[in-house]
Formats: sequence, C-alpha cells, structure tokens
Amino acid sequence: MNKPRTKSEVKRNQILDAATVQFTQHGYAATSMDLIAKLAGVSKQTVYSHFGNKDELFITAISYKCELLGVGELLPDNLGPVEPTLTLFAQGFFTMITSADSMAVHRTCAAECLAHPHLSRLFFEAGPLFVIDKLANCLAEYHRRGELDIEDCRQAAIQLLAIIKGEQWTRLEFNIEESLSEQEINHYLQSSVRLFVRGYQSLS
Amino acid sequence: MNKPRTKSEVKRNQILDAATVQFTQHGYAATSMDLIAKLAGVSKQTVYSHFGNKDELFITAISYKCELLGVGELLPDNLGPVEPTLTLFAQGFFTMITSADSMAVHRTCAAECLAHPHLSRLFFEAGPLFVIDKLANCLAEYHRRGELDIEDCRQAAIQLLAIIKGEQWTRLEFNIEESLSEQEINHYLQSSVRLFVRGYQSLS
DNA sequence: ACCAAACTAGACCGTACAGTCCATTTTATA
DNA sequence: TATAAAATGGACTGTACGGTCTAGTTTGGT
Repeated sequence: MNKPRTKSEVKRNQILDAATVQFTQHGYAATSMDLIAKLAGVSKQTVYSHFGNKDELFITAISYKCELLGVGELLPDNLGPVEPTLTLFAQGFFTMITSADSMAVHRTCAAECLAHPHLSRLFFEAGPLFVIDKLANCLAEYHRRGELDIEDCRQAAIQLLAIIKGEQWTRLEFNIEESLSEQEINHYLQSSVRLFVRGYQSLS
Repeated sequence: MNKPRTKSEVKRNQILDAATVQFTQHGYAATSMDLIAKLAGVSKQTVYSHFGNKDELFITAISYKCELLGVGELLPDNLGPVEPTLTLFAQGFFTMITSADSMAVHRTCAAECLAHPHLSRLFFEAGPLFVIDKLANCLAEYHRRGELDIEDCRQAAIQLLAIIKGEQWTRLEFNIEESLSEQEINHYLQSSVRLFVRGYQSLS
C-alpha cells in the first residue's frame, strides 16, 4: 500500500480497509454501506464519493485483498532434491490456502461468482492459475534433470495441488468444527508427496 | 418421494419443490418467501403453516436435495481389475460432482456454512464423507488382494477423490466461462488414475 | 485570507422482504 | 350435511438497506 499523501487518501484507505474486512468476513449481501462508513470513521457520503456504489467498492476491496494474498515465494529458486523440496512446498501451500484470510476471500468470491463473474475470474487467475503455472515450471525442471518422468507438467501440477488440499480444506470450506491435528496433516502431506513422486518417478 | 395422500401434502410438496429449486439456484438471501409461494401456486400463509419460517424451509429443502443427490452406485460390487475399474469410477464421480445440480447445492451450502453450520455439516457428511468411506472400502479390497499396497486406505481415497476434482471443478466453482473439453477431461482422469495406481502399486 | 474541494451528520426516499392478521372460501371427515 | 381443519389473498407492520439530498463545516492550496 502506497503512503497516502492527502487526508482524502487516508480516508479512502480507511474505507477500503473496513470494506475489505467486512466483505471478506461476512460476504457481499451481509455487509451494509452504513456499517462500512461507520467502521471507517467516515460519513456515508464520503464512501459514495470515493466509490460510486456498493459493487464498485466490493470489487475494489476484493481485488485489493487478492493482491495482498498473492502467492509469494513458495518455491525456492534453486531446487533441491525432489521429495524434501516438494514436501516443504506442500506444507507452505497448505498453510497458505487454509489461512483464515485465504478461506474468507475464497468463500466470498465463490459465493458471488454468479453476480460478479469478473471478480471470481480475478481470484481464479491470481490464485489457482498462478500457482499451477509456478509449480508446473518447477516440475518441468525436475523432468529436465531426469528426476521425474512427467509428460504433462501442468497436469501434474494440478494433481499435486489438488491432493494437497485434500480433506482438511473441504472441512474448512464447510466450517466443520472438528479438524485434523497438525500431526495428521503433516503425515497426510508427506504421504501425498510420496505418492506423487512414486507415481512420476523415472524408471530409468 | 412418498406419494402424497391428502391435498395438504400435495401443497407441501409443491412448496418444497419450488423452494429447493430457488434456494439451490439462487442461494438463501436471494430467494424470497413471496416468490416461493407464488411459484408453488400457494398462498404465503400456507408456506408459513407448513414451514414455520425461512430458515426451517431452507434447511428442509436443502436436506431433501442432499438426499436426492446421494451418491448412488458409483462402485460395482464385484471389483474388476484395478485401473479400468478406478477409471470408470473416476469418470462417474466426476460427472456427478460437476453436474449443475451438484454444483448448485455445493455452492449454496458453502455460502451458508457460517449462518447454517448444521446444514453444511449435513452436506459434508452426505457427500464427501460418504464417498470417501465407500472408496476406502474398495481400496481396502484391492489391498487385500495384493493389487495395491496401501497403508491408509482412507487417506488414499481422499487423495484419489481430490485429484479427480482437479482444475475443472474449480473452474465450475468460480463460474469460469472456458472449461476443458471432454477429451481433455478424460485424458486428465485417465492420467490421474494411472498416477494413483503407480504410486500405490505393489512392488512384490 | 480566500476559495474550491472534500467531508460531515442526518434526514429522507423507495424498495424489498420476513412475518402477521383476518375475513372468506375450500376441503376433508364423521 | 354439519363441522373443523386447511388454504386463500391481500392488506399490514416493521425493518433493513442502497442511494440521494442538503445545509453546514473542515481542509488544502495559492
């Protein structure tokens, strides 16, 4: 976030912050413009002069949040041995996608995908598609080295990412009380990477 | 659905049908009781005398739909050779979970999981949990036969199911226009089952 | 110091919707 | 056929919300 220069920009940021929190926490319909104004410590009119209407504010807020969540450096530049490297990635990726913030944004985008297709596409590209590409590149490198025998790296990336989500992510998606223990999760992730590596190992 | 005996039961079913369609298609908030009454060809009061309030009707309708969607006979009783059998299952399962009905219910349950945790749990148990168990049993049988070498069948079932969902399901979840072609999907499913079988094949 | 732009508080409008009420009509039953 | 239960439809209440309007105040640049 750039440093605000004028007081007006400060207000704008306050509004954006409040809106982001509310929209991601409670969704589009359950968030009122009055509340956003109140939480931002700003008059309702100010909200409307910065953002024309609810939709515009919503899209701006969620886009902003997507940017913040952007998948950072989940994969190192210099790839080490396959299994440990992928296991580390799996743990990092899993932690990221199961974070409260990430789940909240996902939930909101999915819920509004019919009313705001532009928005859900934005999320889809910044999230899933982006990480698929990154992982696919990494797998291609292992293929080049002869450590994995992968015909279609993009497909393989999708497979690994899907496995990592596994059951626990769905539990969170549906707000199920009982979740797996950290031990169980780590065991699952390790076992999953092993499955993946065995499935694609070079037989030469 | 049992045959209705009285006219009152007929009305009740009409209401339930209309409510199910509306709630699954448009979600909880975007569905009004007036509309349901109208579509059911029934007065609003009748809706309220059959179902006390919106929540009750919602839960009843979605539960009803979950029942209808119940994962039927996706796996044969007499299991054939591993890879073809699992491929067939993968195709059936994929078709089921990507159907418009299934997606609609999933979307609605996920969207309402904070406001109606009971409901989302219901869906979670009737859907994901149920099919995990079924597949796990099947994998256990292959393990017993020595055709697959699986330590934790439940975990393996989760892994296979997760892979099957893959990218296409997420595209649908976010209402992304472009989807994969049937060819691409079949190729993906076959490749995924192959990965799974290779990863868990008996080395003896 | 001046002026335009931005901000404020709060009233206000229109609409939508959950839920209730009621007087009347239809249906089921004995 | 008499009677109770169920259904009708439409008016009504209360509330919540998106968005506008206004009259007055603060802020920032010159």
